[in-house]
Amino acid sequence: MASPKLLLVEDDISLAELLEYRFTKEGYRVRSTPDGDEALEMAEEDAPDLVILDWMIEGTSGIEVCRRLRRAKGTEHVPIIMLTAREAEDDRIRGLDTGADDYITKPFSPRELLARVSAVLRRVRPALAGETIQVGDMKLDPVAHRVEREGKELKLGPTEYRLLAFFMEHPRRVFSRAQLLDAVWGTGSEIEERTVDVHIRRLRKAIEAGGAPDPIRTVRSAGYALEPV
Amino acid sequence: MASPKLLLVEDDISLAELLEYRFTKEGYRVRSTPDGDEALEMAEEDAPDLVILDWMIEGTSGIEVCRRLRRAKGTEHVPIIMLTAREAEDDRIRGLDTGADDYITKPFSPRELLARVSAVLRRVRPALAGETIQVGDMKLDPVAHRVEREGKELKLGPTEYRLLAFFMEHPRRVFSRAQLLDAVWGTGSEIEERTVDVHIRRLRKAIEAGGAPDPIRTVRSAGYALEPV
DNA sequence: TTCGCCTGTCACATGCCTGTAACACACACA
DNA sequence: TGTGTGTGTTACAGGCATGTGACAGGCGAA
Repeated sequence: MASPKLLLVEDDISLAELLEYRFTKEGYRVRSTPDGDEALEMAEEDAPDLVILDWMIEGTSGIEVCRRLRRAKGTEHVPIIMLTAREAEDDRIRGLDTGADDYITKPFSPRELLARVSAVLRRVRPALAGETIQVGDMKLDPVAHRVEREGKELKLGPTEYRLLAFFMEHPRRVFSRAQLLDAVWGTGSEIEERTVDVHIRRLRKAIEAGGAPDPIRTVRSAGYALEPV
Repeated sequence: MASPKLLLVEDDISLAELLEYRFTKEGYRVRSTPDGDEALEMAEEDAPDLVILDWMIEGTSGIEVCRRLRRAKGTEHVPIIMLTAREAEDDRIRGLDTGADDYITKPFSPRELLARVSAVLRRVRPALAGETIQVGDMKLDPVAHRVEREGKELKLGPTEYRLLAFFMEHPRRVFSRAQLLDAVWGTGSEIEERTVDVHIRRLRKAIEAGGAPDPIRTVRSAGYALEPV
C-alpha cells in the first residue's frame, strides 16, 4: 500500500526506461508499456493507483486510452497524468476534458513529473502518497502500515485496515454499503452488502479495544461515517 | 443523495459516450438513450434529478420530449438543459419557452456542460450538488448527512431527514401533500396523504427539541412550507 | 500436512422507524 | 352557534435496518 502502483504508457523507449528507473528508485512499483491496448489490458487485470499516459502513442491514441479507462469498471477513478508533446493549448484542454487529472508538457525533467505524481496522489489518495493521516485520536501511517490510537497500536486485519484507511481519508463523510464495497473490496466485487456490517463490527471491536469510544457513526438507511473523536 | 441522477438524451453516440464517462467520472449517475420515447419511459420509471436533452433527435423531437416531461407527473420540476445544434436564435427562445432551464449550443466542451449542470443543480437542488444549505438557523450538510440548529445536531429519522432536506432546498415554498409524497417518498408511492401530516408532526417535534420555534407553516387546504426563522 | 487467522454468509435478536387508524381540535361558513 | 372540512396528536402493530455471535471454507505460515 505504501508503494503506489504506476502504469506508464510511453512509446519513446528511452524516456520510458528513464522514468521507470527513476520512479522505481523512489519506491513506486512501475509497469510500463508502449502500447495503448496493452495498457488497457494491464489496467484491467491489476488496477494501478495512477496512470502516466503519453498523448501521442502509436495505435490506440492516448486520449482514447484515457476515455476507455474512465469507462472501464475498476479504473473510473484512477488518476491520470497526461504527457503532451507540445504546448498546444488545444491539447491541454482536450486532455483535461477527457478526464485527465493533470498534464505535463515535454520536455520535462523526471523530478518535475515525480512532483506532479506525488501531488496528484496526495490530493486523491493521501494514504497512498505515504502521508500519515490523523483523524481525532487515531493516526495512520501508510508506510509502516500501522494505526495508532492514544499511542497504542491497533491490531487490525487486512480488510479492517483498508476500511479504516478509506474512512480516514474521508472523515465525517457518509458512505453507503455499496460505496464501501467499491472502495475497499474493489469495483465489481459481488459481495453481500450485509458483509460490510460485519466488517464494521469487527473494525469497531478492534478500535474500541482500549476502551475508547466508537468513532464510527451509523446513519440508518444511508451507511456509515467516521467521526473524529 | 450526493450523486445526482442524470438522464442524457442524445443520438450522436460518440458524443453521448464522451459525456457519459465524463459525468460518471465526476460522480454523477448517468442513464443515456438516443430515443425520445424511451427517454420519457426512463424518466417516468425513475425520475432523474436533471435531464440533458438534444434538440434534434430522431423520432420524438427534443422539444416534444421537453413538453411531455413538463406535463408528466413526477418530472414537472426536473431541470432540463437543452443541447442546440446551431446558434439559431429561434431554437434558443423556443427551447426556453418550452420549459428548459438552460441551453448550450454545439460545439461545446464537456467541461462547459459540466459547469452548466453544476450551476443548474446548485440553483435547483443545492443539497444534491453536495453544498450545505442554510435556512434560518438550520444548517444541513448533505455529505455528512447531518442537520444542525443553533449548533446542536438534530436527531432525525431517515424520512424526517429527507423531508427536511427537501424543504430546505425550497424554503418558503408551499408543497401539497401529493408533491411531498412524490419528492420524498418517490414517484408512484401509494401512501395515504395523511401520512405526510404525521411525518410533519414528527419532524416538527424533532426540530423543536431544543425549544426553538416551529419553522414549518401549515397552509390550510394547500400544504406545508418551511419558513426561515 | 497441520494450524491459525481471516473472510463471507447466515440466523437470530433488538430496537427504531413507518404507515394507518382513530380521536381531538381548529377553522370557515352559514 | 352548529356543521363540515381540514389538521394536530396519539397509539399501535408490523416491518425493516442494524447489531451480534457462530460457522465453514480458504489461505498462508510453519
